Formats: sequence, structure tokens, C-alpha cells
Amino acid sequence: MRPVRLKDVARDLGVSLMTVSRALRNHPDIGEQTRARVLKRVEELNYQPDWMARGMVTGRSYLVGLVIPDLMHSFFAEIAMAVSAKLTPLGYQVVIANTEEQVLTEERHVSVLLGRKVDGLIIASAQRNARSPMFRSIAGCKVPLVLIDRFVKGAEASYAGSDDEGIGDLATTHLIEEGCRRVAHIKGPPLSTGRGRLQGFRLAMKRAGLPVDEQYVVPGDISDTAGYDAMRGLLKLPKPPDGVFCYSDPVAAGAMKAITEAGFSIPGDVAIVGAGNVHYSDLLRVPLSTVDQGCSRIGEGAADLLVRAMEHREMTPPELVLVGPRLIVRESSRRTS
Amino acid sequence: MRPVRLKDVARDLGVSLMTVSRALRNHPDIGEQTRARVLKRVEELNYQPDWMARGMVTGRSYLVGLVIPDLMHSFFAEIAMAVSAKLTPLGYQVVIANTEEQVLTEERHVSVLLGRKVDGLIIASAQRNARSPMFRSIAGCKVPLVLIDRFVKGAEASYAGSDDEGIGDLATTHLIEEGCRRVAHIKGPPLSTGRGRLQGFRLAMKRAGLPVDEQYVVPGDISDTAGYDAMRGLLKLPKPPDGVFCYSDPVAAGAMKAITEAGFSIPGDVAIVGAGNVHYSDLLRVPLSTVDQGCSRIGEGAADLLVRAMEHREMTPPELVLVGPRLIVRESSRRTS
DNA sequence: CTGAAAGCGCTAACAG
DNA sequence: CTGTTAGCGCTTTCAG
Repeated sequence: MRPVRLKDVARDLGVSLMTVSRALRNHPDIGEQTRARVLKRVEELNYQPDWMARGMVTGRSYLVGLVIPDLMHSFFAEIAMAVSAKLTPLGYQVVIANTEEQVLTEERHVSVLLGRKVDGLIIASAQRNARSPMFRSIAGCKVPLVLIDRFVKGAEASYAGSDDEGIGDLATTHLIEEGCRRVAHIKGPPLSTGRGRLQGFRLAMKRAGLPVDEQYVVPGDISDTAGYDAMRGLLKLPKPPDGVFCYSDPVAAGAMKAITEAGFSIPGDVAIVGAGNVHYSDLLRVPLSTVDQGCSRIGEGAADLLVRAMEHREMTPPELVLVGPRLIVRESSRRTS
Repeated sequence: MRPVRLKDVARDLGVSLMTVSRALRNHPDIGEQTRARVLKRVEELNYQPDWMARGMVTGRSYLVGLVIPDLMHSFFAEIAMAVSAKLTPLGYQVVIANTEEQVLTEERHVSVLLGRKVDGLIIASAQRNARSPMFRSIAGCKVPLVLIDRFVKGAEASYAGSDDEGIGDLATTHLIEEGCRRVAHIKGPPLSTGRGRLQGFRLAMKRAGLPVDEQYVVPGDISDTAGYDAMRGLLKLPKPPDGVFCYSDPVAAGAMKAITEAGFSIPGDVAIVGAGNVHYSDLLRVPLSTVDQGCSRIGEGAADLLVRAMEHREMTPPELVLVGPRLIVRESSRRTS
């Protein structure tokens, strides 16, 4: 049973192929009853338009590529869901590509996506350089691009993400207000997110008139194991910090594990704040204070920006969506009542 | 700058379009040096084959649909990653569709995927009936299908999943061995997974000679909020259970939250075992005992089954991959030393 | 070994 | 309002 084609429906009905095609797409140039008759038969025969053939001639694939570093991080999973939810009702299908934070994997994925003639691309890039071949070929194909989460300076693209400096500031200020005096920061990756949060951290410390001990600013990453390791290092210091702002919730979760294992209490000995408000933060060892990034709003924002760009045939100027951070205080940082 | 086509490369090189096409696909009928020359120029011009056009004539899209109920559950996210990791190196792209556990959404997604002429489908279905129009149209299009996680009786499809009865048995037996006498079960959805685990629970209880108090077998779902609510109900019972086997880790996490809030201790008052070994189980309030389902092996198994089916042009008989469960004991159920 | 012709299923442009 | 023609970029088939 080969799939039903337009031609089959047409012959079955004794009309021309074009009539069916038009009826299907609500073309105005068609009689009301003819359309009804066609639509009915199309339904009965369970005809499915062939999107490849359609795309071939219209130049639109109705495919959108979503390139992210790690689906397992609920932050990206949530973004992926928000993007899908926005795009699916508009007839787009989302192809998700996992880069595992590898630049090379990312480039390969994008290259294939481009070959598939995606109508648009949403990328949380592991790249730092807008002059990389990847960005050049995207620009070359004139495929609308929206960057999310990580901003890449110089890339001709819209961006949806959070105000990272604000996140760092908010979290750090909160720790200071809770009475922490030796505040540490476990850094994220050297991308806009990590750098922004670090900057926010410094800003808040400076504003409070607290010195930043560089021993307290340690490299981490995006994973809980990185947070665990970094925290163990901090605890070995002669004077361990009494408050830690962690790049992300997974990092914070790992850090908390290290603290508990070392026999310290949270928040009594060390207060912790993460970022991201991942879904399970509330269920952790000690419910985790965090800065909500509004990931679904980032996803929705990205989808909106992309749709707008895709519907214009001509290049649209890059736009920005910055989602404001929101502090969520839970047990891990509550020292005063 | 329109994308480079085969024709462009050919003209540039002064050869026919066919020569380029053949060189690209390692066709034997081509001279060694011609091929080298072509390949070099193809590289330089950064030519990307148009997959839509190619698919149009070959009838293969190199697209695979992955239909799952919820990307946010790390169980499915991990499966998605495993599937992608297996399929991407083979040249396939995975289109992930989120159904939010809605049958209707699932049907719509599958219908579009079919219209896109996917080469294969992997589905964790919310449907229970193999005679639904969805399964009929998949069969009608002769698209290879692999069911994952949830088995649907009667569907002409391969299956990769865990031994759910074994999971229930393993978890429950463990609780009994730890000294629990009033063992409860928070059920999952009424699909093969939920039913299987329930059956395993009953089996273990029977084997141990313990009666199953039907008050202790309560409906839950797949989410932590469901676990939270169900557990609150259980705690209100005159004699609350002293051990609970929860359908999944998220459910267990929710249940633990309810227990802690009510002022009981884990595992002292109530021991808890979940299922799934989700990534953050180790970081929870009380590290969660769980039954590992080997989700990545499920994903890999599904991908393997699908690839085998896709490479055969003719229908292949359904195959099965059952991943054996593995008990992981953490603090939430450790009552004896 | 290389090339020319035909056509995949569909839609845009034009002609009745 | 309806039908005809041409072609999207590629591969398959067949002829040199």
C-alpha cells in the first residue's frame, strides 16, 4: 500500500491535480463545493501531503533545528519543550541536536541541518567565536538564527537568554544580606553565561564593600560532579567560605553533597545559592535557593524571534529578549529569619 | 549566495552533473583521479547535498521520529540522547516529538512524521490499544516501528524496555528484607510499565507471605506532585505504611517530600524505593534507593532494532530487547546495616 | 568509465 | 474558477 498521492486523489475524483492541491491549501481560486468534495475524499483516503516534495518547490522545509549542549540538563530540556510547544502549532517540526558541549559535534550537526534546508536555527552554542566557519555558513545560507542562553559577540543573530550579570548580582547580594562574609563563587564555562554571572558576583561584592579573595573564585563547569570537586577544594582552604554562589543548580547540588559529606551544615556553616531553578531543586538534600532564569520564557522568546525572522523573506535586524532573573529563597541560604 | 548545487560544481569543473553525484556517493563507476578532483572541489565550494531532493528520489529521508511523553523526565531525556547518539553517526537525524502524555497530541505528531516520510519511528506510546488509527496508519505506510518503555499488546512492532515485573519484585523484596511489614505501592499510569511493576509488587508480597492491604495500593502517576499527593494520603491512614515502593524516582522524590514535611523520618519511619535511577537521585533530601532501568541501554537497544528494520526493505519480524533491572541501595531504604 | 534523459510529488505561473 | 506546463535538486536507468 503505497502512500496516497495528490495525483491519486485527483484521478479518483475526476478533477485535475491542481484542484486538489488548491483545495488542500485553502487557495481562494476554487469553488466552495468543489473544495468540500475534495476535502471529504482527501479525508477518506487518508491522504498525507509529502512535505519533502512540497518543500522542494516552495523552498520551505518547515523544519527548525534546535542545537543544545545537553538534553539531560533540565534547563535545556525545558527550553526544548517550550520551543516545540510554540513551533508545533505553527506547522514546524523541531529537530533537536545534542552537542555534548563539543564544538566539533556542534559544527557537524549544524552542517547537516543546513543540508536539510531547515527554515531556522536556534543554538546554545559552545563556540565563542562568531567568525567560525559555522556562523559563516549559516549566514551564507541566509538561515535565520537565534542564539539562546549563550551570547556570541559579533554573530549576526537574535538572542534570547537571561540577564546573567543580574543573576550573579542577585544571588551574591542575597548571600551577603544573609550574613555571609567570605563569599565564594564556583564558576561556569567561559561563555557569556559564566562570565556574566562572575561579573555580577564581583559587582555585588564590590557594592557591599567586601574584598574578593581570588582563592574563593574557583573554576567549575555545568555538571554536578564539577560542583562536587570544586567544593571539596574550597572546604580544604584554611578558612572555608561561609557562602557560595554556584554557577548553576546542578553545580550547587554537587557542592551540597560535598559539604554534607565533609560534615558541615547547610546553611549554618555554608550557605548555598544556585541558578536555574531546575525542577528538582526543591527536592534536594537541603531545598536549594536559586535564581530562576525563566527557561520556558527563554524558549518561547527564542521561538517568537525565530518565527518573526522566518516569516520575513528578507533579513530582519537582530533582536534581543532578556528574561529578568528572580530570586527564590529556600532552606540552603536561609540563615536569618 | 544561494546554496551550491550539484550542477554548480559540475559546471565549475567542466564535467557532467552525474560525475559529481557519483563521486560523492563512492559509486564504483568512476575514475580514481576524477573522483579526487571532484571531491576536492566539492570541499572547497562547501557543497552540502540537499537531503530533501535526494530523499525525494530515493524514498529515504534519513529522518527518524522519536515520540515520547515528556522530555523533562530525565528517563526519556536519557533515552533520547542514547537514540541520537546511535543514529546520528549512521546519518540519520532524530526528530523528537513531545506528547505530554496526550493520546491526541501523539496521533497528530505521528501523522506529521509520517507525512515527512520518516524512515522509522520509536514511540513510548500513551495509547493502550494497538487497533487505534495511529498504529494502523503506521502499519499502512510500512514504516518500521519500535515501541519503547511501554509495550502495546498486539501492535506489530519491536520493543525495547525494562522488565517491569522484575523491577517491582526487586524493589518490594528489598523493602521486605529491610524489615518492612506494611509495604505500600504508589502506582504508575495504567500502561504496561505501571501494570508490570504492580504485578511484581504483588508477586513479591505473596512470596513473602505478606498480605496486600488494598488501602496501601494507591494511584499515582509519573510526576513528583502525584507522588507527593499520594503519600500524603497514605500518611493519613490509621496505620501508615513502613515502606513504600514508588512507581518512579520522581514519584518517590515527591513522596519523600511529603514524609519529611509530615515530620516522619526516612528510612526510620518509612523506607522508600523508587525506580529509574534518575540522575539526581543521589542528591536528594535522602539519597534515594532505586531500581536502575538502564535507560541508555533501552535507547541503544531501540536504535539497534530500528536500524535493522530500516535496512531491510521488507518487513522484519518483531524483536524484543528486555533490559534487566538492577537494585541500587542508598539511604532511603537502608534500615539494617 | 561518462553522459543524457526521465521523473520523484508537489506548487508557481500562466492560460483558458 | 479550473487545467496545463515547467521545474525544484537529485538519483535511476540506459546509452554511448
